[in-house]
Amino acid sequence: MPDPAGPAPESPRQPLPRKAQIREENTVAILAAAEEVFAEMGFRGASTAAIAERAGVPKANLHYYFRTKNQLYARVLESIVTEWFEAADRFGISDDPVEAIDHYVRAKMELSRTRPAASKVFANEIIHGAPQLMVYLRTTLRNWAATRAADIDRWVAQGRIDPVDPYHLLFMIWAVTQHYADFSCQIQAVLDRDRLPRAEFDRAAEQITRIIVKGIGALDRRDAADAGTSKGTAA
Amino acid sequence: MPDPAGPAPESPRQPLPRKAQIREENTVAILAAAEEVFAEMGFRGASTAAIAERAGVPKANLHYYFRTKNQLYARVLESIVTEWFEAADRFGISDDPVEAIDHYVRAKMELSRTRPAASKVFANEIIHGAPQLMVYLRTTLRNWAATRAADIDRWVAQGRIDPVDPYHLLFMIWAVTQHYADFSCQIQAVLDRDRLPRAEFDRAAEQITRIIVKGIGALDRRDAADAGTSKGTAA
DNA sequence: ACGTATCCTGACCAAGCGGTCAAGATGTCC
DNA sequence: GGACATCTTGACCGCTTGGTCAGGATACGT
Repeated sequence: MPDPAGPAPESPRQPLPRKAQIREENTVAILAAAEEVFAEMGFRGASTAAIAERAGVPKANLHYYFRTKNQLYARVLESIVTEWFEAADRFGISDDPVEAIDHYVRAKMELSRTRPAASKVFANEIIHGAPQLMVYLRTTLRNWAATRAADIDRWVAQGRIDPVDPYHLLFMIWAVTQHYADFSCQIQAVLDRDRLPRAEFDRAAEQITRIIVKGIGALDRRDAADAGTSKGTAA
Repeated sequence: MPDPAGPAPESPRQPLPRKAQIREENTVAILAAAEEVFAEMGFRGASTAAIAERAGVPKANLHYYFRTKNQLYARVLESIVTEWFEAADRFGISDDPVEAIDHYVRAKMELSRTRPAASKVFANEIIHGAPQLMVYLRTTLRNWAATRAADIDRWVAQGRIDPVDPYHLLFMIWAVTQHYADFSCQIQAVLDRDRLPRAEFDRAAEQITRIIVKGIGALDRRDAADAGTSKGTAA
């Protein structure tokens, strides 16, 4: 395959490195700025001028790369959903209920910590009826959830966990993990902190996992010795 | 108290029934319409014209009762927070962990079912940094949470539940219950239904309560016989 | 060096917005 | 019934918005 290293600027068909790189840089900068502004102001509240300013480009330049505000918004959502979906595969990394849930919760909490703006944009979209993402919800997400639900049902059939409704369990995990991104402002106010350190996210993930895992009876038929003794880093 | 029945129009100081009633009706209609439109479109996306139209009054009339859009929004939030707070007292209705959590989860799920728009407006406000509600979060809500956290800590000290972080437990309950209102669109898409019947909310409340209650070990030191046998209505 | 494709941007526009206002309608009290 | 306060509303205004455009700047292939 024609894939030489960096300092060999040769590609016969593509628009060639120099210009292409500029395009790439600007596109990325605009998308990143858009994600932030959409998260802070909502779709209608975010002006293309504000997004352009944060990205460090004139407004007209933004409209050169993204025809309309809706198109830009759709691209932002697309990138969010893609990254989200990659993390979602952590669920299937193990056939053990405890491990699967632990991995998934941690992955989602990590996303809430590192990309809160993405979570907020997504939440906003869903709250307002998912005008852009309805197709995604009804196809990709529904299929993924159905697969996961089948796994959970199998665990139930095998007697490895209590009989639970798999979908409500999934909703529970989604709700709790995303809450730490979407409602961070409320959490900070209640906890009287101006930001949540990584340790607090780890602690939350640990608590959530423990309650859910124990709550569905995954520990009842397992080694029941690791419930209340092990602790993380911070007290 | 001077509170005669309908056909006795006498009150010395107040603006008197006839006009006052009109004022009351219009105010209520506008507030209800505003809650819906704010929930659907967000603060910036909701136009005063759209709210007025849904309320069945001219836009200028809306601005007669509510000086600015911000003022109307603040009043909507105020009514939501008030109602929310009344339901929150369900938590302290019992000193038993299982009963307290059960009552609270049910009350919150009932609110999510009957007033989803209110929940969405609130979620929107928090997601965007709570510009209007920051004071409320830092005072009323924080105090309430601290009181509840003390209750939970006492349960832990008494050995009635596992050692859990009370705040993360509260966040978990908030997240899950409000999820059914805020993300109803996603839930419907995944479950392939066009609306969630009351029974589904009851089922969800039951599942949530069961998982949390068992997850924090509230059943370990109690009658441990009602964990896996009882079932709801639907299969 | 030169033609061309892409990139950049200040200036501009129509539409929609929150909010105002003056004048009329309606109820209230004496 | 008349003075007064409240309610109602079409018309209007200044401002912001998403989006356009013409024309200049820059990189590229030959």
